[in-house]
Amino acid sequence: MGTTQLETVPEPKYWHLKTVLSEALDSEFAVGEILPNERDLAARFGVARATLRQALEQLELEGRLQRRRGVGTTVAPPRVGVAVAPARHSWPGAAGDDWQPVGCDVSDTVPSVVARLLETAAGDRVHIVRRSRVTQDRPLAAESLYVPAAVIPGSAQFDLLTGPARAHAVLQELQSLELEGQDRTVELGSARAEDAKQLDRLPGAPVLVVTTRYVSGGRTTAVAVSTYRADTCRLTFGESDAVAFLAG
Amino acid sequence: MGTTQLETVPEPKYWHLKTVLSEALDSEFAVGEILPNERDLAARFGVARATLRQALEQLELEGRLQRRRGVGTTVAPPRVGVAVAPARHSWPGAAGDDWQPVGCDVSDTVPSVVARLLETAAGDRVHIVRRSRVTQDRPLAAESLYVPAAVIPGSAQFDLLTGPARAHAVLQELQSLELEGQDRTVELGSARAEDAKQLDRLPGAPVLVVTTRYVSGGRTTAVAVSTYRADTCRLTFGESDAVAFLAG
DNA sequence: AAGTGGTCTAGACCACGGT
DNA sequence: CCGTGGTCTAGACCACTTG
Repeated sequence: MGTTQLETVPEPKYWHLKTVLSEALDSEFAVGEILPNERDLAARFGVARATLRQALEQLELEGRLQRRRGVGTTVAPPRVGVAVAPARHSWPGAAGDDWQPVGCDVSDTVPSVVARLLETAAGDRVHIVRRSRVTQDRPLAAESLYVPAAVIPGSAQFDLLTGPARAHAVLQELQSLELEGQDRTVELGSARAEDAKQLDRLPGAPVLVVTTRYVSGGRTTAVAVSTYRADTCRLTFGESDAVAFLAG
Repeated sequence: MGTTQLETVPEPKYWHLKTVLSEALDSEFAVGEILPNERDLAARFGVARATLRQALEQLELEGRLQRRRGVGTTVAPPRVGVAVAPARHSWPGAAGDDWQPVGCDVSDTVPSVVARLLETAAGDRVHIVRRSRVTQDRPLAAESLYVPAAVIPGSAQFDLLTGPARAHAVLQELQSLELEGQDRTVELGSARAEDAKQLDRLPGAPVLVVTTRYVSGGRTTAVAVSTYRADTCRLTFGESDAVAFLAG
């Protein structure tokens, strides 16, 4: 069934292929099931492997498929609804928060977009708390939280701590400040090598980047950059969390 | 410069290329400037065109480049901050809303995910209002708003109207209902053919799909599915709109 | 008509996971 | 070790925009 039907506006093969595969996934496959390998699939549809891969890539982008090198291609479960904006504003690390502290560093250079939000100059010491969000053994997101050392009184003592303990200490100090507000942006990005490893994906994998600005004392006190796996996550916002549990 | 340096973990060529190009964009190119064409660039870097394209695709995904068939590749301006969640909840089509009504249809079949949210059965009449969001002559988003005919009293008369006028009429009727709440989800998708045309992109282009649920009278009264160009948009949420005007 | 990006091919080799 | 998906090549043709 290669190029049987030609229409007035010839549809690209990979696009047609994607449609066919998508319908097949709906009707003939169960979640978790393994598809034939790419070479067999390409032969079956009478296209080059690169063309088939173009279709598979889009389906993976839409969260329909999951591909793993050395293993194969499987039918993905519906996207997980992930609550991003809690009902009440709260600092990261507050009780009931789904994140696990991983580690903490101090640096005097931060991404320029973060420095602009924090209004820090080059050379200012900034705590970088790294956290990870996991559900059902699947990594969902990786986060870097930037807190200028200047906003935390006793931060010099933290140098004695390492790893999660140090992360905890920084988060602890935040809770005592009064949180006046917060806002967020969401945009598409591609995973940096470091995040990719934490998310169990290859570098460059599509991610949803959530940048949260925490306001206290009239200024931006902390900035969190969270990268969510775009293939498996659906971010949810709003007062009712009910929607977070709806299947896709 | 082909495979000169081999590291312990050999970096893919396209990844390295992307890094090199990204730095060149920062330092040597101005927004709007036209890059050399793909064949020349590939030759200059000593790689196949497909490999170069893989790097360009990622840069376009990240909003750094803009490619147009028949024209060329240009350096993209920073992403536009787009306010998605207004300070106070309001119905679509309320005063001060950035959307332009395009048209309106009635259908008895809606996407299954929408039907589930609206709790409509197959065969129920649903108004589908199509709107478009534009800034500075650039299309940002396309939207389909689904409103069951049952929730709008005098909707039978709307059959006399067409196009934007009919869309207006449906939106008008919504304003009289009391809006009790709303929530949203954001996920990655690829543009359907129809949306792609409206967004001035090719089918399959990456989009951020925002699904908004409007609650009134204790049930979901309307559902809006808005698809934003992922390459050019940064969605903003939160009480202060200040962040919407920060450059990326 | 010329030049651009978009699609497609038929190969090849590599990195990784499981056996 | 084998089989998987990931990377890469060197071509070809097509769809689109512009002069």
